[in-house]
Amino acid sequence: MLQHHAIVKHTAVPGRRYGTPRDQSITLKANETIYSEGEHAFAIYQVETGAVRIYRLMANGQRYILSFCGKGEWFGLETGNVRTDFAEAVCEASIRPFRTNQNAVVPVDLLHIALTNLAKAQHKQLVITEQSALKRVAAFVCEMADRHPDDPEFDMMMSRSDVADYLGLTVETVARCFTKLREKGVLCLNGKLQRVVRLLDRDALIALTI
Amino acid sequence: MLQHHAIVKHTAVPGRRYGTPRDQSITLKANETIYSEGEHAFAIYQVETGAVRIYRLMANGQRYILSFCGKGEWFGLETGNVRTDFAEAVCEASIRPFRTNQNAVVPVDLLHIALTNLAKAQHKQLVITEQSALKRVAAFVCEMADRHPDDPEFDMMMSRSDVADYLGLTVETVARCFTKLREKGVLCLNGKLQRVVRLLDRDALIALTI
DNA sequence: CGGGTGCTTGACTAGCATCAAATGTAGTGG
DNA sequence: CCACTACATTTGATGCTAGTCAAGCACCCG
Repeated sequence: MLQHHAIVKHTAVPGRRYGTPRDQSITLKANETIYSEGEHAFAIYQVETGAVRIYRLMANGQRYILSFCGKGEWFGLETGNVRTDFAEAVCEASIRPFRTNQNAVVPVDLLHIALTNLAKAQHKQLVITEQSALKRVAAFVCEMADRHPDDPEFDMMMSRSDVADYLGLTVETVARCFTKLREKGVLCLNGKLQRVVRLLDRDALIALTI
Repeated sequence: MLQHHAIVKHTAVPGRRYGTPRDQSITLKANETIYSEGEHAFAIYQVETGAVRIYRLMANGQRYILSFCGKGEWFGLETGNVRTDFAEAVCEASIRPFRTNQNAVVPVDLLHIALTNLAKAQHKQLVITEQSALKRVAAFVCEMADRHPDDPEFDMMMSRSDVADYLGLTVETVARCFTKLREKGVLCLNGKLQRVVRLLDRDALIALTI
């Protein structure tokens, strides 16, 4: 049984009108809600800067993060017209909405987005089921590193509990895995919250995920 | 992408014509391969009878089953035109192919299929990350039972190792969970291979998955 | 200064993987 | 019919991994 940590849902900024006639981009503060479960779905979004977490709350109050969306990635495409999950900004972020109501012509390839998200979800299944916690964390760091191909150092932005809820682990186990990766000389952690990763041995990291 | 897609607004058209005279249904023996990783993807399939397993082989030789497809479900829709996984018949089955090459007009709603499969994949993520092995097996039995809403007794058709590779467990753990479900009076197992389930206490089963 | 939050580490324990073996079933060939 | 092999399922014994509970540290802000 996972540790039961209380998840506080952050409130949306009231009075914010999404999907203005021009569909201008929206800037978000850290932990600001974009949409919530049960709401009417009238738009999909593309991340311009920052990162977004998509999650569900289980019956027992546990949070499970389905995916993180970084720059250029799409989220908010649903099977029906009701939200089945929550979307929040992980950090300061800006996103661009595209309305998907009856009359609006959506100038994007919805099938391509759906298939990309499906591929992401399937890859995540593989990551989660390869049982060792260290493997999962290594795979997570790989995933993050792939979003910054050029930078030797990058900010993950997610908290340890974000990572834990994403990988199906506990905060403590995630922390232990990060120190193990540090001890192995795979990476170092910088920043006051230890969320800035500098990869020292990319090959060793990849080797750990296999 | 199987097919370059312009902007298609997704509207449900009842009574649309599925398939062409050329795409006859195919009958398969148990464990017969439908397609393999690396092959060219030129069709998607709908299950008519029986069940199909979609899986990947990991670098270390482990098999991971992404999904089981039962009657009416679709599989084989890929992001590119190369297969990324394997498809096999779980038992005697019949499937119906639909070609998806450039020129063929695909008379099915690909977006709807992609979104349905995405929802399935997300649901499976939730099942897998709720760690208790018993919960996972209970959720699996629920999933199977939902495909037979009327029948008090149904054949799962999958072997214990199929279930194990689907849930990220070992064969032994799956067997132990099934005996635990039997001991709790939730179900009984019949058939020579103990794959026929008769639900005795559906509510108790659902309670176990929470 | 004190309280709050986030990260880390330690000690202990529950639960699953692993290894091993027994049973039951199917298929083959004598 | 039996002998033999191959496979699927089940059960037991044991060890390791990750969850749980607890405490400590660093940082921030009122």
